[in-house]
Amino acid sequence: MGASATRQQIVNAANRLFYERGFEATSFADIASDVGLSRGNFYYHFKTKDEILDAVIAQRVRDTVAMLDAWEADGQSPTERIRRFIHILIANRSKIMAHGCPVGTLCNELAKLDHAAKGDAAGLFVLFRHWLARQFVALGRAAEADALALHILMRSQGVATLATAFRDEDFIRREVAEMEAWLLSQHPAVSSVDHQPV
Amino acid sequence: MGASATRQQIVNAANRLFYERGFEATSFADIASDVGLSRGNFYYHFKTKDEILDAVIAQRVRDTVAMLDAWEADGQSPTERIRRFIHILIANRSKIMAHGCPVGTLCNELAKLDHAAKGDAAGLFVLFRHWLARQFVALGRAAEADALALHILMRSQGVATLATAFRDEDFIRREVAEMEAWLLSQHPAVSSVDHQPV
DNA sequence: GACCTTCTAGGACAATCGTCCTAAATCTTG
DNA sequence: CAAGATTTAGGACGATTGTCCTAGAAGGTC
Repeated sequence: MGASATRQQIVNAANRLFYERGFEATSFADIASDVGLSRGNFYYHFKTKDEILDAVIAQRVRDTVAMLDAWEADGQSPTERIRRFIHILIANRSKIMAHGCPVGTLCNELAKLDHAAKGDAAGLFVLFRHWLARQFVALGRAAEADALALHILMRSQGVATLATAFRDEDFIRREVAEMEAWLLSQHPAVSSVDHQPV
Repeated sequence: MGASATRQQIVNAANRLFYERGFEATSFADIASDVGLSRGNFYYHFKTKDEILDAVIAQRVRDTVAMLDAWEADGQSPTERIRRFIHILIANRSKIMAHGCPVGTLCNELAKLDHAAKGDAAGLFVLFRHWLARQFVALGRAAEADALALHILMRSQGVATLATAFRDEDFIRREVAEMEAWLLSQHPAVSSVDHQPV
């Protein structure tokens, strides 16, 4: 088997295990046995554990960019795109209730470890932040676009954390519905005041 | 020194280290050297690491109950009490930006480890959930009290996670202001419709 | 078939992990 | 002060950690 294929298998296994068990709690041996390699052979592909972490983060960046790019090229409205982002919470609800948000939990763990890659992990949030902000700009909310993007991200993270703690699927659906309602109220041309009964 | 005093010192040190570095990343040796004890002497006070974790969670429960009880006996309005909860984000902003929310990050880590105490850690969230719900009941929102309590908790957790990732104090203050505005809009007797220009 | 690069298995390495034992120091009580 | 219970220090234990080396298997090229 080519080295690059094996390397990709290692990154995939590490990606999954770092998410499910955490970075610190996942050992070389765990990844090796998952891929079906000898523990020592690891050294040929990755010299240190931090190197694997860097590769995992880089992989997640590629995956995230590809997903967001695809969403931006689908011809939908910005509102529909943001709604699609929000619905990640429902699409991934089982994994989220078991292991939290892959981005948020990794950032938290690396922050506690004061790890050198904590900034790279936060870069995943930046991808979503900029993508969301672009959608709000397209909605005519250029001035507040970044703040609105952070607001959506914030709510997603909060829902993920509480969903993990309480394992409550109804809670996820309820908060997603509220986020959608909030999103629709963010159209500047059609302010909520216009819809109030007078 | 009495055993109970030493035990308390150990719990205090473990409490701080579990928060700052995480449970898994904190070793017996770390706690022992922090307290100034020999590593082996630990065994006299705590037989296992899980026993220390249980004691730390129990300590946090006591501290949280005491804080919430004091807030409920201060003669303030329910709205003012909820505002006080929200302002934890600002009061503890430095620690939150460095290590996240003590409750949320512990629940996340224990969920990933599938640790036996993950339910006990989530119990800390329950304390806040019930306390907040009581305040909303007092505001005349009995029917939605629990959902509103979860909503506030959710936003707090989201703010904490993003504040850690971006280390952005302005973001915290902005979202806290939005939470306060949301809170004031939750008075049923004074609905926002009444304040709309007609 | 010989050769050279690529890849692998297995284990050694020191350090650290959580756990546990024992002997001595310290404190309390008579 | 003597006796007994409580608390301590120090280190041993097997397992596991991340890291690293080396001998050989596998694969493609002349």
